[in-house]
Amino acid sequence: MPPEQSEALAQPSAVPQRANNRLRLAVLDRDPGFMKVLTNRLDALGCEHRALTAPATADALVAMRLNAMVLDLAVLGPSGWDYLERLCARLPGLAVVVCTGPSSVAQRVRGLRLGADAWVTKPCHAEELICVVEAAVRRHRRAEMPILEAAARYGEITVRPDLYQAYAGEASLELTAREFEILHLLTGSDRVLRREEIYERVWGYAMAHGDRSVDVFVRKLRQKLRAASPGWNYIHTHFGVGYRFAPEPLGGIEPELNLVTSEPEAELDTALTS
Amino acid sequence: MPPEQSEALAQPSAVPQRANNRLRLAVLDRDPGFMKVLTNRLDALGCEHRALTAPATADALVAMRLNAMVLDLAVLGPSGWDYLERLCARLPGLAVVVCTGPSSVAQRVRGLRLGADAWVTKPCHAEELICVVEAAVRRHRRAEMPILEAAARYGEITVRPDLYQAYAGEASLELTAREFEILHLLTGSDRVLRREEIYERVWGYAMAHGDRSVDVFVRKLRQKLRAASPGWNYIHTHFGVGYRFAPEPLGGIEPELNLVTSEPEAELDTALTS
DNA sequence: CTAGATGTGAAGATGGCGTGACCGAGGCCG
DNA sequence: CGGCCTCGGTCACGCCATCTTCACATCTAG
Repeated sequence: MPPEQSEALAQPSAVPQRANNRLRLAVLDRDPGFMKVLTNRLDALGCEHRALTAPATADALVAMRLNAMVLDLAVLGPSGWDYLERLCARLPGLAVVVCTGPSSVAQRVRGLRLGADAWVTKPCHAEELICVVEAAVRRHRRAEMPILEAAARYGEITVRPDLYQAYAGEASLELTAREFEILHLLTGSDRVLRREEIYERVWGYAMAHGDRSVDVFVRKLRQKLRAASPGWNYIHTHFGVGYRFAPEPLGGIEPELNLVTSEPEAELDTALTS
Repeated sequence: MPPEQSEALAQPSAVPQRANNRLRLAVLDRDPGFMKVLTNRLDALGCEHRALTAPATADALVAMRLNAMVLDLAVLGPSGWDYLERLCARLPGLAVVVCTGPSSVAQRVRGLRLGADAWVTKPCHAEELICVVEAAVRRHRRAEMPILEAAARYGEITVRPDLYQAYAGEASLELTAREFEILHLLTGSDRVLRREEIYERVWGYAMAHGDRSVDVFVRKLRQKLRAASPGWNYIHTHFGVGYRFAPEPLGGIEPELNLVTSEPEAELDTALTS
C-alpha cells in the first residue's frame, strides 16, 4: 500500500518545527465536495494542511510533522480499524479525528477506544469539524507551550531557546536542532526521563523497541558539553531507567588523578556520580 | 494507616494523585433517567463519580480532585456559557464534556471554542459518552505526563519517584531500578503483598513456581535500608504469605551492638510477628 | 522434630549502555 | 547538474552493572 499523496505542502524542515504554533493537519478522504469546503475553510484560517486519498505509512506521516489528522474510515474499508489502531499507537502525540458517514454506537465506541480523540458524523459543518480538531490539539499543545522562551543558566552552560542554541560563556556549543531539543527537554524538567519519554516528546511519535537514537544523541551532547565545560558533569545516566539533567562540578580532581586514587574511596565516588 | 506524605519535598505544582489510573468524574445534570443509566454504567466500570444538580464553585471542584466533568448547559440557563468559560479557564487540567439537548452548529462551535473538549448531543448512549470522556482524559493525561507522584517519607527514608531513588536524609540509597520499583510498590500499599503479586506488578508477567527473585531483592533492599537507617525496621516478613512495608523504630540500639547482642530483642520478634 | 519456607552469599548469565564507524538523505555551492 | 558536507539514524562491538540462579544456612509452624 504505497502512500499516494496529492498536494505538496511546502515548508521543509530547515526551521525548528516544534515552536510552530500553527495547526498542521492531514485529511484522508475522497469526497470532493467535502474536501473543497474543508479546504476553503482551512485556507481561510491560514492552516497548513494536506489532502490524502490513500493511507500513508506511519513514517510518511511523521515526516509531515502533523499536529492532527482527520480521516474517513470509509476510505479504508474493513482494514480501517486496524489502521486507526496502529496510527494511534505509533503517533500518540497526533490528534486523530474520525469524520465519516452514519455509524452505529458500537462503531463509534470502538473508534474512540482504539485511540481516536473524537468522532464526527458526516454530513457536518466544516467549521464544527475544525473546532473539534482544535479542541483535541489544544491539549497536546498545552503541554508543549509551557517551555520557557527565556534563557536559562545551568552550571557553566546557558540555554537560549530563542536561538535554538546553548553556550558556554560566549562560545556556542554548535548543537544541531535535535541535540538542542533533547538538551532543552532535559534541562526543562529536573526528574529522570525515560528514553521512551524523551523520544516521544522530541520525535513526536512512539519509540520503536530497541531504538538507540536517544543514547546516540545523549552521547553527542555529552561530547559537546564536555568540550565546552570540562569541569562539569551535566547528563546523568540512571541505569535501566533513563537520563536526568543536573549540573554538577567534578570534585576539582583531574580525571587522571581520579584513576590513580582508585579503590578506597568507593563511597565517595558513588556519592559523586550517583 | 496511610503513610505520612510530605508535599513540601517535591514539585508544588504536582497534584497529589492517589488513585492514579481511576477516572474521577462529576456530572452536572438534572435528568433523572439520564443520570440513572449513566450512574449504573459508571459503577459497573468502578469509576468514582459524583452527581451535581447545581453548578459548583471552582474551588469546590478542585477539592473533588476530578479528572473530568460532564455538564448539561441547559441546567445552567443563559449563564451556562459564562460558567463553561470560567470553568475551562480556571481548571485547564480538567476534561470538560458538554452533553446537552439539540443544539445549533454555532452553539457547538462556541462551546468548543470556550474550551470544552467535546460536545455530545442528547439523547446519547451512556457507553458512548463515557468513551468520549475517556478520550478527553486520555489526551489530558498525556499532556500532563511530566507530573509524577510527590516524594513521600517513611521513617527516616524518603522515596522520590521523580528520581527513581530513595534517600536517608541527603544520602542516596543507591537502589537499582528494580530495587526501587519493589520498594515503591511496597511503600505504596500498606497491606501484605504476596510474592506473586510483587513479581507480577514489577516484572510484568507471572512468576514461575519456585522463583526466589523477590526474596533476593527484598534482601538487597533490607541491606541498603539497614545501612542507611540502622535504627529502623522497614520490611516485615509474613511467613507463608509475603512482605509488608511499615517503618518501625528499633529500641535505640546501635547497629554494632545489634550484631553482637542478637538474642535479647524480644521486641523485634514481636514486631516481626505482629 | 521435621518439612517446608525464608535468609544469605557468591558465581554465572543477561542485557543495558557507551562508543566508534558507517550510510543515506538533503541542502549548498560550484 | 553533480559533488561536497552536514546531519540524522543504524549497526556492531565490548564493558560492566545488574539480574538470575544455586547451594547452603537458618528459621517457622505444627
